[in-house]
Amino acid sequence: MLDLRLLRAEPERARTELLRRGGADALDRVLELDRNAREMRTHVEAVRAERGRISKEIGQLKRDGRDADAVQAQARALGDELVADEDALRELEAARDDVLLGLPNFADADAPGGGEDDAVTVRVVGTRPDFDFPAKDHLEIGLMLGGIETEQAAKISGARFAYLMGPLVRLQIALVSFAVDLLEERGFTPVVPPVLVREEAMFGTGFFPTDRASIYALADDDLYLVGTSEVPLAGLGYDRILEAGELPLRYAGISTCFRREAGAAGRDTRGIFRVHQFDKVEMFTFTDAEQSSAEHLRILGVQEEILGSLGLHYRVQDIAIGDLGASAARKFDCEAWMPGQDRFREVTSCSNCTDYQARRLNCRIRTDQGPRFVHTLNGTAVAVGRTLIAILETHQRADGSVAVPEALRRYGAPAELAPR
RNA sequence: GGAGGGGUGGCAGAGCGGUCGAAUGCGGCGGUCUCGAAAACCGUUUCGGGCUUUAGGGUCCGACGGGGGUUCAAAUCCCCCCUCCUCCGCCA
Repeated sequence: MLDLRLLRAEPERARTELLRRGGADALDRVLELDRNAREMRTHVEAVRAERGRISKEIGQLKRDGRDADAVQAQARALGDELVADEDALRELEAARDDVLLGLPNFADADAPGGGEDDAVTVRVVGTRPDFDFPAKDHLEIGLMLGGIETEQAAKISGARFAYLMGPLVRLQIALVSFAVDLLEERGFTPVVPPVLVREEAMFGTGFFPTDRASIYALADDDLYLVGTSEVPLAGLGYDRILEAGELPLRYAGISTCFRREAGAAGRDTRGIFRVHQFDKVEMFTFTDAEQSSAEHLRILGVQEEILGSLGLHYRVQDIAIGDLGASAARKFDCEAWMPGQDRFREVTSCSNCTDYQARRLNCRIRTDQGPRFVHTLNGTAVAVGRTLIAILETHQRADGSVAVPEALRRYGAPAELAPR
């Protein structure tokens, strides 16, 4: 959520910022609703003050044992007047907040302009795998290894679900252990969070109202399945005042993620690239305004360290403004080369949400000048499914076997995966 | 799932229709004393919002888990929800 005071004080700057993000029409609606709401609030508070004054008078009269009927009638009349005005006030403020909640974060000044296709490649790392045999894709390899089963999954869960089996489970476990170890060394506290959350957590992280369609809901229980542990990790700061000295707070969430993938019909239907359920290790940091840009690069650095350790060829993309999520001011994606698709595909993503998410979460720190909103950042450490795809496709051999990166062997993975 | 008891300031804890944004203690901050420190003593110490301001502030409204109700007036009475604790049942 954007700072309403800032929108009032610098509407032209806000307009410029929102135009960068695609449109400023909603700004005018917010400002107008806000003017009306404030006018009504001033009125309501004046009436409340008057009624409060009279009520005290009644108390005094009664204590003195004197008659208060006349004054009491007057107070009652004021109260009746208030009811209608308070309703109107509530409606105005709710309408204003609805629109306000839908406004995206201001983009970072350095974020590239444009949309989905306008990401800027920051760097390309490693060398493209070169095979002297036709490269197989991950599903083909996974089937040969006995590691992926989608047909039965489709029967019992539907499309975009898969069983991960045998050697790929070993690989997942090693991958997660490797990531958690590294993250703990980098100051991230491992967390296994709740994956069912209330609506408040979804609003607090900015997934609601904008991305509601991509979230699974448990209608009978008013709970939602998280699409990323970013949601419950951000929840650690929900409605809380932290001490400035304890920042930065870094967490590494390990969880299953659930996504409806609405709107992705027909895309990436093969294998486990885009599924409704996958496991992920996620970084999340609470920090302050001064350090958030540096923290963003730090998170990106960890991501690259992991991809590098896995021997993957990847590039870092600076995501264009039009392709940022509502909460993000800036976002970098790491895309790994996937020989089976003959192109780079997203395997990690990291966003600096500045104070946008914190304002919604109401997560602040105490400072000499009073409470201030923190800055929040999140980034993928390991999205298991997609990382497995990159590993299988990158390290495949002609006979269908796969060489396992040294980094994972140290965490119990076999040196190579052999076709059955 | 059943029965009972709680949720009040950073923490502990009183208040149970008006003079209560809230006693008291602890902690924090500032000061006195001291070579310095401790102790003691004095002072201070929630958050959000509206209006206003020669920018220091001033003034008013709201908040005692959340929401609704009763009342001229609610931390205090009633209803719903959330949550914590104890006991019983069930369970990985």
